[in-house]
Amino acid sequence: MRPTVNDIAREAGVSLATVDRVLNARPGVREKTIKAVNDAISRLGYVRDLSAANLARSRTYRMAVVLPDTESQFVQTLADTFQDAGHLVATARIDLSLHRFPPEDPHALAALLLDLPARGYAGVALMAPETPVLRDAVRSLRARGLPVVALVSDLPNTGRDHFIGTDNRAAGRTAGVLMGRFLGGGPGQVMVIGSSLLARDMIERRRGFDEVMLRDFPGVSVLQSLETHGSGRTLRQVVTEMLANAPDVRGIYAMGDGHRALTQAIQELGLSGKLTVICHELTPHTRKALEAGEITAVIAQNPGHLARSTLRVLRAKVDNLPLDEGQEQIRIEVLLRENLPPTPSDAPDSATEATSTAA
Amino acid sequence: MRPTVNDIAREAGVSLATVDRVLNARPGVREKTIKAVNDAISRLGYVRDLSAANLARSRTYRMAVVLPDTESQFVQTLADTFQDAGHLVATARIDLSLHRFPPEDPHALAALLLDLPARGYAGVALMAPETPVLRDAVRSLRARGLPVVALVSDLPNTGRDHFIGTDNRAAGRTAGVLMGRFLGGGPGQVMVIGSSLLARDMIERRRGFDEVMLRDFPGVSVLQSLETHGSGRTLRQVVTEMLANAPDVRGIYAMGDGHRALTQAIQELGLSGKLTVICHELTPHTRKALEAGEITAVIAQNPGHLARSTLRVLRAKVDNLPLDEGQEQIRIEVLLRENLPPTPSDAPDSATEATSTAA
DNA sequence: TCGGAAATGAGGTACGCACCTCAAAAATGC
DNA sequence: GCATTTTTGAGGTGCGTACCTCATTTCCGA
Repeated sequence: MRPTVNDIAREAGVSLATVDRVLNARPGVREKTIKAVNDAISRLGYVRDLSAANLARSRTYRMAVVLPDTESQFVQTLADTFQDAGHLVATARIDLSLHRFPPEDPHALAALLLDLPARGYAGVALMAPETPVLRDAVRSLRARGLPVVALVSDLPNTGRDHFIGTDNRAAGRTAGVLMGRFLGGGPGQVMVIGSSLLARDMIERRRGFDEVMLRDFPGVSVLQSLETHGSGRTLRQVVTEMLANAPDVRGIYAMGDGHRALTQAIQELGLSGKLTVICHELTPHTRKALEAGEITAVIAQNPGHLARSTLRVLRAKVDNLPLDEGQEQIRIEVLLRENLPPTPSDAPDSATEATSTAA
Repeated sequence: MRPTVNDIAREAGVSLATVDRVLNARPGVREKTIKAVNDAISRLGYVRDLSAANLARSRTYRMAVVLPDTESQFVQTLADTFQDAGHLVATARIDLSLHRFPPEDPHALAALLLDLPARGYAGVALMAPETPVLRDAVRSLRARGLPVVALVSDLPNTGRDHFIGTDNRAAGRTAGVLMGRFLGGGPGQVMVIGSSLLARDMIERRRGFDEVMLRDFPGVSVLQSLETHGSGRTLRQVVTEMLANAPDVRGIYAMGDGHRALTQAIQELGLSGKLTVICHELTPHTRKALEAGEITAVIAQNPGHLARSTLRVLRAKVDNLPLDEGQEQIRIEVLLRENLPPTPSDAPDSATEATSTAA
C-alpha cells in the first residue's frame, strides 16, 4: 500500500497534527521537526493523495477566463471549449466563468480585471494585447495574489505567471518553410495579412516568417504586412486591389483572422487553388476552405488542449504546485487537407467524466 | 453546492442505499425505482464526485502495457514515458506495469497475454502486429472481461476495445502531400522504406502515401517498398545500392524505424540536404537529423499523449465509463526544423497530477 | 389471503486528508 | 527556577462516495 500521513507520523516519530502542519506549511513547527518529517516523507516515498486532499478541502476555486469579444471563429471555439469544460467543477473543484471584453477598449478590460479579486476569483486566464493599462492591471492582480495566465498571445512584460499557447515565432517560421517550399523557392511575391499588428502573436509570427523567408528563400519577396483591424470589408477590398495589381503574388500568409473575406476575394478573382494560402487556426471556415483547396495549409493550436492546459495550470498556480511542462506545451499543428482530423463538432459533448447508471 | 447522493435520495424519495444500488448498477432495484432515481439525477444535474468515489473504492487496478522488445528509439521513448507515468498510481488508482515481448515471436506474446488475467490484471494496452495467434489471445482476454487497447498499430480484427494512435492512413497521406509538394511535383523517383510490411501501421501509411502520390503528383514515380525487417545493416546496404543506381531518386519516405542507418547511408553518399526525406516519429536521432537538414520532415505522434490517453482510456474501459473522444484523438504532428519543440528530454515527467510536499 | 421472494431502508465503517480545539510538553528568557 | 512562549500531541469532525449487514416493507403468484 501507499504510505499515508499516519505512516509518516509513525516513521518520523511525531503526531499526525505535526505532519499536517508540515505538509500544509502551517506555522509553529521547529526547523528540526520539519526536517524530520520531510526525511520520513522521502524515506517512505510518500505522495499526497490529491483525491483525498481535494475532497477534504471541499473548497472550489473561482477562475476567470477573459477573452476578447470579437467575432473571430477561433475565439468563439475557444470560448465554447471553456464553456464545456465548465463541468470540470466536478472533478477539479474549479468554478470557471467566461468574460468577454470589447477588443478596442483596454480600459474596460482593466476595469474588468481589477474587479475580479473583490468578486472572489482566485486566478485569471487572459487573452489580450499588451497595453500599458493592461500591464498595470496584471501587475496589480498578481500583487494581490491572483495568478495570471496569458492565453494564445503572450504578455511577457506583465510578469504573468505562465503563457499557454504555441510559440508564435516558431509558428511563423513553420508558415515560412511551408510557403517557401510549396512555392518551390522560385521567384514570386507573398502577401502577408494580419488583423492588428500590435498584438504580440502577430508580431512574432511575422518575425518568424520573415526570418525563414529571408534566410532560405531569398528568391521570394515578401510584401509589407496589410493591417485589417479585424474588418472583413477592409480585408476584402485591400486583397482584391492588391491581387489585381500584382500578378506576381503567388502566396498569401494570413497571420490572423478574417479568413472568410480572404477566401471570398480569392474566389471572386478566380484564383482558387492557384495561390498557396497559409493561415492560422482551424475553424469551421478554414476547415471547409482547406477541404475545397482554397487554403493550402493551416497552422493551428488545438482549443481543447488550450482549455485543458489552462485549467491545469491555473489550478497548479493557485495551489502552488509544480507543473508538468511537457504536458503543458501547446504544439504547433500543421493541417493539410490530408490530415484534417475528423470533425467532432456534432459528437455529444460529454463532461470529462460522465455519470454511469446501469447499462 | 453540487448535489450529492443524499440530495438525490431526498429528491427521488428513496433511501441512500437505493441510490447507491442504482449508481453502481447493483441488482435488486425495480425498473420503476431506477427511473425515479435517474430522473432525480438529471433533474439535479448530479455528477459523481470522482475524487470521493476513487477514495472510497481505494482499489487499484493493475494494468499491463505490452510493447515489442525492439531497439527502436520510438518504442523506447514510449516505454520510458509509461514508466514515468507509473507514478500515476497516486491519483488514478492505476498500477501500471510494462511488458516486452520478442518481436518475432507471436506465440511468446500470446502466452504472455493469456497469463495476465491470472496475475490479477484488469486491462491491457498492446502494441503488436496482428497475427492469428494474437487475434485469438485478444479475443480470449476480452471474453474474460479484460479490456484490450491497441497502441500505435491498430488491431481491427481482434475486437479490441479501442485504438490509440494516429490515423496511419492519414499520416501516410500527409507524408505524400509533403513529399509531392516539396519535390515541386516535378519528375523524379521516391523510395519507400518500411521495417516490416506486415504491420498494419506500415500498410496503412503506404496506402495513404500512394493514394496522394497517384492522385496529386502523377509526375513522381513511387518505387516499391523496401523491407528491412528492422535490420540497420540491410537497410543501409539496400539504400546505398539503390541510390547509387537510381540517380532519379529525389525523395525517400521511411515509414518505419531504422533511421540511423538511413541517414548514415545518405551522408556517405554525400546526399545530405539534396534529398527530401520524410520519416516517422520524433526520437533523439530524428531530431538531430532534422536539425542538421538530413531529414526534411518528421510525421510524429506524441508519446506523452499516447501514454496519457492510454491510461485514461484503460481506466474508462475498466470502469465502464464513457470517453471524451475529442481528448483521446492522437493528432498527426508535422515536424520541421522550424517547429521542433524544445527538448524536454531531461524535464522530469511527472504524472498527470503532480505531487506536492511542502514547498 | 398468505407465503416466499424481491425490493427497500436504516445505519454503519472506511478511504486519506484538511482543519479545528484544547491540553500538555518542551524550549526559552530572565 | 520560574513564568512565558513556542511546539507538539491527542482527538475529533467532515468531505462524498463505496460497500456492507440486517431488518423491514412491498410485491407477486398460488
